Amino acid sequence: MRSVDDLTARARIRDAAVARFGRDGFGVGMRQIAADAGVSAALVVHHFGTKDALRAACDEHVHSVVRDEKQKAVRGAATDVIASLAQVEEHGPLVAYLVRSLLEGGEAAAAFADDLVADTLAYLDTAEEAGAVRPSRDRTGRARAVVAMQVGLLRLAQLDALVGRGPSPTQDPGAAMRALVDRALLPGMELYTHGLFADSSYLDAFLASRASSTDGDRTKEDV
Amino acid sequence: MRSVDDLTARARIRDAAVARFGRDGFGVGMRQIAADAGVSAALVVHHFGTKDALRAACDEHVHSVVRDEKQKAVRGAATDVIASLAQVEEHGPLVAYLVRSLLEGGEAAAAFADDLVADTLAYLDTAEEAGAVRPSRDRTGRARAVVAMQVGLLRLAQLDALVGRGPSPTQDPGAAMRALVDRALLPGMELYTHGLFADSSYLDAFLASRASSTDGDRTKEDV
DNA sequence: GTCTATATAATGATAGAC
DNA sequence: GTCTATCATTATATAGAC
Repeated sequence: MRSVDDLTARARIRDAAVARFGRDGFGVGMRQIAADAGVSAALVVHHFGTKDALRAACDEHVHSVVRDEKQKAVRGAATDVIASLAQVEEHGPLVAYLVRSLLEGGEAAAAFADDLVADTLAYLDTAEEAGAVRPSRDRTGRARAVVAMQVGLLRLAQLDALVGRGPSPTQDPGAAMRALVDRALLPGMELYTHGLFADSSYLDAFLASRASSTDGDRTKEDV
Repeated sequence: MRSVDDLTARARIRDAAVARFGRDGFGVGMRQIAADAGVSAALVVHHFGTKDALRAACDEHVHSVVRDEKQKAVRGAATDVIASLAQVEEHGPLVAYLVRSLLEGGEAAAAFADDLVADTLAYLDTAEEAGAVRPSRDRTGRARAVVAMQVGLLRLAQLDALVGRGPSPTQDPGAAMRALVDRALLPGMELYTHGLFADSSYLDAFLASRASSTDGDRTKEDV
């Protein structure tokens, strides 16, 4: 999260903001962040101008770290970048911020979601070429669905944590990720391996109805 | 959303709060809600006491309507209750509130998520008995995964709307749902029909590793 | 660069008249 | 039941000393 010469007051404020936003959400005041960083509230404004600018700096920093980690971990599925980051103790606050941003954040969250979808698409394409993953009529749509399930599981885990049923992804990302993987891996594997439906009648019916409404350029043999 | 003798000021305030919370989130002030309802801010407090109590009243009302609609629509998948509600023009604000609550709400959202999972589980069990859906080692986990994908798709749609790529689930629930179904139905059908992986090697490997760490009480023939 | 002190605006909630 | 007027708190952001 920091390099040796990164501990300027500005960097300390930014790190404190990442941690505090991740823990308590973006509604938290700048006074709290200033207190966490051991500086005055005015200094936060001096360095970042406004709260939104501070948040943008946090986004930029977090996303750049994620970018770097991705490149370091060339092997392995890019879809798991959040989960694997969460395993690293040092990156806990960063992941908390990331999850918080995805689940309640603004435009930066949309950009990050786009990244996730793009990475997942690339990963699935590679796996598809290798023969490990089935072809799809709508590869981007499939990547979106996969990301959606991950984001949705994060949200469900967050809701569970809210009623005391488990560790929160935004409070203890590492523990939450481990619990999530534990509970979600088997159903996910099953779903990814055999699907949900016993046969292809639903898909066939859907494709037939779509072929009659649009122009039927493809048949079910494609998939 | 309302019956004929439901238009007391209290009900008008509640409906206004549902619409405004759904549109702009729970950070909106009580003065705005009062203005929407055409009353003073003090009257909101007079009827509901605090903002939290107002929100609880909104939760209670929305969930009761959803409950009623569920019973009316006995046929059809319970998993689609949000989507089908969104088709009804009158229920648009209500669905917006629901989505907002799921995505940024508090404990009531957790309770509603539980309902969604329970409904999905019941629906999948029925379909499983009818032979339309495959058996699963972890039926609740599977229901959670299905709900997670729906919630995640809602979140992705919301993020898309934020950067101007589509209608927002919290601004125009009907249009958003239609767009969502349009984009997500084919990938979802594919995923639910054939899964994602080309063969069962990942699942087999996972089951084997789990069987050695816990006690191996079941084999892969179960699923 | 960093602080104290403060301006300004908005919030949730209250008091009391009608 | 409904209002106007107001309080107390908190928020972001500013001014200016050091």
